[in-house]
Amino acid sequence: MEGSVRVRFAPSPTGFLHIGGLRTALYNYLFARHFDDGTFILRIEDTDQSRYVEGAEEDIIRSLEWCGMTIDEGPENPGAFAPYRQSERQELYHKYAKELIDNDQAYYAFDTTEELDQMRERLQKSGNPSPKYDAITRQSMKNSLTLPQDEVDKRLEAGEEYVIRLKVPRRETVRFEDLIRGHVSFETKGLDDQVLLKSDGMPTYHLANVVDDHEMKITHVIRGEEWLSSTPKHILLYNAFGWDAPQMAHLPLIMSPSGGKLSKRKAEEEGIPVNTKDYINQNYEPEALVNFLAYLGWSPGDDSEIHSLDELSELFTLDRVSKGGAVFNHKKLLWYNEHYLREQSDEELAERLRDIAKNKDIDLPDDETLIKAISLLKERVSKIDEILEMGDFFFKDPESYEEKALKKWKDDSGALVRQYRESIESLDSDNFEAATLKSRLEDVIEKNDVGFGKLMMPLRIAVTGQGFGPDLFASMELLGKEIVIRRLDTALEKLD
RNA sequence: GCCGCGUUCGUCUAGGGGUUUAGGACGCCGCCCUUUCACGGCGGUAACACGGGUUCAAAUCCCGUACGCGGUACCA
Repeated sequence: MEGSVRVRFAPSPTGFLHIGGLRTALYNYLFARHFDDGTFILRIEDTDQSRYVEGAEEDIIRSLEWCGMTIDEGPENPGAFAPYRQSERQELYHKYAKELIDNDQAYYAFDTTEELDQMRERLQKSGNPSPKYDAITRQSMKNSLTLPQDEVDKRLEAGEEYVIRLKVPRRETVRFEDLIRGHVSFETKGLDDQVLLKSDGMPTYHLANVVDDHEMKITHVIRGEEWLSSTPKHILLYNAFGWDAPQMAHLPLIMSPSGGKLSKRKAEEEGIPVNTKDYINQNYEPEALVNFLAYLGWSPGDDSEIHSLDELSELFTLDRVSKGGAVFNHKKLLWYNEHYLREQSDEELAERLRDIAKNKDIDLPDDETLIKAISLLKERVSKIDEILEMGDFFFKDPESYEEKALKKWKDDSGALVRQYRESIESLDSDNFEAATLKSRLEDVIEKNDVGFGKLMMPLRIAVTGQGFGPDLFASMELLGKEIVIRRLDTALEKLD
């Protein structure tokens, strides 16, 4: 590859970082890291003042960090091409827009919104289903191509509002090679004369994007497929400036299980967290999200499924990105989450659980007990915080008994549990061990000539309040004699 | 409407003319392990959108059709 690779993730700060945006960032990141000297840049495209959301930029940066992506150049750590917020680069866009006017590639337009609407309406009435501000119509609009030069000057001097539009050629075929899709071509006749500079002085996406990608020496533009049909506009702009366009790669969209782009509304309806922030708040494992997202629209071509961010960087190539949209599969994400959860030691999990419990105002036992509880529970949960719910009985006496489990409490259950209680009451507190507890249970069922489950289930209900869960004898050992006896007494009182 | 891009198991995908009885993963189902629930192990279910070509041979190449998605703004 000629020169070193420079890619950018260029989100608009219009809200929390969306999961689709995160994947775009990830693919850019992986692509950059695939090369020894690749650079991953964050550029904030805040040119739409009306959609700007306070704190969005911060959210984007923290989200990327949480996933383990390091930003080489961005607003918080500017490189040689600062600033990295488009709102701070306005003079640049003005300079280049002016250059285009001077070269007769663009023009001033003074039409008001109403006039534009009128034009479209008029054209539609006369049988044009998709009216354009193009090479034909611009001849009858109010712009520096139709107005006398002195009037144009007068309007500009008077501070009248204007936009700058690109002179899109009337009939031309724009072709480019997309790294993912191959050969793509568009006819310019379907395009408007693009607004480059808006009347509020801000550039449009198209101008800012092209100028910045050029200025920042971006080599590869990797973005979502929703940009594919804008690409000819960008190619036209590169040509107008006489610049080489970067390589283009348009990623397939992430789809909702019900079809269509995974929007905020759809995702919520289907129970899919849509913002990276949600995954952070809901205690997902970042490695799981990263691994899952990487495989959503890409695969290394072998049968492997589990890879760290670094391994993914090594494996990632654009030619292995698939072309079709990829449906978000929440169950698979959970599978990844379980995997990365179980990879962690009980000690690590205990430490993290303390933080989570603190936020939820839950009291946790001492480290020794907690770590043992975790070892019993972590094979049974999908997310770390579920340990708290499933292991609830380790931390406090059951307040109620699960309805479904209660069906297992039969007429003879009370008598059996009572016998067992007597049997273990004589045990030393220090001798309250799983093996002993099990053999005592065997004694009781043998004496009564009943099956294991006859006592096992009622016992489980009494001790945990639930009909499922970790090994009961290990759990009782961990709970200790005092608590177990107390719970048996309570249950006998309430249920028998 | 117009323009563009797609289309292999329910989902993510491998495979890109003969190696394919189309492979893997998630899910689902069953069995084993476990007298709970899980983990784990083993097995099973299930796909080349359709129609025409090209070719000795097509999931793979070409053309249509259908369907899906995206775009069509002084939003990005």
